[in-house]
Amino acid sequence: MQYSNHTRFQTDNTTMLKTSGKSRTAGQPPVQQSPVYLGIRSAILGHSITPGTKLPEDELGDIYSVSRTVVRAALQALALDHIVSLEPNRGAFVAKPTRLEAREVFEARSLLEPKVAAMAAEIAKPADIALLERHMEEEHAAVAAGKDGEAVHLSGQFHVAIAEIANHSIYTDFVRRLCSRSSLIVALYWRRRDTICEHHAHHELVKAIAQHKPKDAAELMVSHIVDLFSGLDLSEREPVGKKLSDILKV
Amino acid sequence: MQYSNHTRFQTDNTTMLKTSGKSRTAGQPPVQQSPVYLGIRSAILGHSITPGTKLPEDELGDIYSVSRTVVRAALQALALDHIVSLEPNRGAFVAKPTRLEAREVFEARSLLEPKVAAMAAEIAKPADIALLERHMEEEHAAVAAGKDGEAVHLSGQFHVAIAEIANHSIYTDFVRRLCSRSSLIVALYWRRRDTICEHHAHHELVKAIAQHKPKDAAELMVSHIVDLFSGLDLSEREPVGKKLSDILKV
DNA sequence: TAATCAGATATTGTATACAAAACTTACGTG
DNA sequence: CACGTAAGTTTTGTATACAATATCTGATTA
Repeated sequence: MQYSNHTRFQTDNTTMLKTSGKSRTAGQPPVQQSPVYLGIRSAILGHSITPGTKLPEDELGDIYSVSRTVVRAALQALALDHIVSLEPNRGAFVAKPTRLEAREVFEARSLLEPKVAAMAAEIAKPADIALLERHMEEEHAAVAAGKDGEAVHLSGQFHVAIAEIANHSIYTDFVRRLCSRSSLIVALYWRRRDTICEHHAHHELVKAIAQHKPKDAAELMVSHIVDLFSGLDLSEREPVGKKLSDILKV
Repeated sequence: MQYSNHTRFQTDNTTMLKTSGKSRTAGQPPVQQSPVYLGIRSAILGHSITPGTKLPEDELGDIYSVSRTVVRAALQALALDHIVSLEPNRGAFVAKPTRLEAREVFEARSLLEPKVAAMAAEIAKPADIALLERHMEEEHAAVAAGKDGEAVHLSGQFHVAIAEIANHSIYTDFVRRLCSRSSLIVALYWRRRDTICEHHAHHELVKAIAQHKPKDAAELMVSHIVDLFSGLDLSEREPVGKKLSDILKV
């Protein structure tokens, strides 16, 4: 919209800023580094946007001053992360994980993350421990400031940080995906308020990792995840009743 | 960048409520059903295109008679699957997994798939067993016809089918991703020719699943994956890619 | 000969245009 | 009133246009 008529001769610092600094390593597809992707993602995972909210392309394009082309790319990437849901001809919505998905996410986490924690405990260096402690402080600060959603997001990043220490790109990718979805799940189904217990669990975990006790780390991770899961309220039926037409159809 | 200034996202409860119950069951984003995505994907996984090959947007658009817009969407999705690699301002290339990635993929598989096989063994119905046997036949036929790459792809689908029987959408997604990458890894690093052994392993696996022996299924799966891994040559030289070939068909 | 560089060509990145589908609203009909 | 129904509006899906970047070609020079 406001991006009209770029002439060939005038120096276009906007474009320069966008394209400069891209790493050659290309660990991730470019779209995952775009401000649109990152902005929407962190707003969702930090609980600034409620699950189910529509994400209109025009509006997002205006906010980030880009065209729908790049917004669509970001939304597609977020959809493949299961953070947003793309419905054909209807648009993008913040994803609403079902209770079944919630169970699956935590089951997968309870398989993957103990393994990852054990791997991290085996090879963690002092700098890694310091990083984890910094993560915990951030999270603690968010809790203290009453920024509940932000704290959930940061808690996820703590788990991802452990995976990064384990130095296994695939596990890290999986854990990142699962933690993202966990943020949404917490937004929908959390019932307890005792984040203190979580902080304590993280602390114990870091201690086990720092002392190179893989077994302990794995066990602490399992119980931590089980504990998280038990803080969810997955009792009743699907989040909201389906329309009659959906039930009766075919 | 902050959403807090844009109240529409948070105040528009009407939209949220209306759209909240709208579960369209669409398990996958539309891109993953597009002929472009599927065509390129199966060409790569069936070893019709060599790792490293460039995938020009124009050319693909001509082949599938669509514009670059939809080609780009497909390529982006494939990049997030690690099947193609997107290099900024240079384009898309068939991914070339490194040896490290190969090790990581098979390590992840040896964690996930035994679990999945055990789950499948617990709940498999006769129809599921029949499906697995059909998969094996297809694979066997491909081997007999000398279609080696196709056989690798089908072998991956067999593993995905087990995950589908286990009825866990996240594990299925993970296994699908890992098997895709395994196809590429085999294309680059395979050294043995004894696919018979693989057929035998699959047969044993199906038997254990059919007889509802989770423990056996898990153990058979582990050794099968270890066996696959040992068929790779991950010793020294970097993988090589060939030049462009237009084996892609509509 | 090998290396370098300028211009020409080709390809990607992004914006915009337009068609198709969904949503809204207002209106009639039972 | 409830319920469909048909304009008009909005939003998405795809194609195309153009700018930015990369790649190729060929001439020039050490």
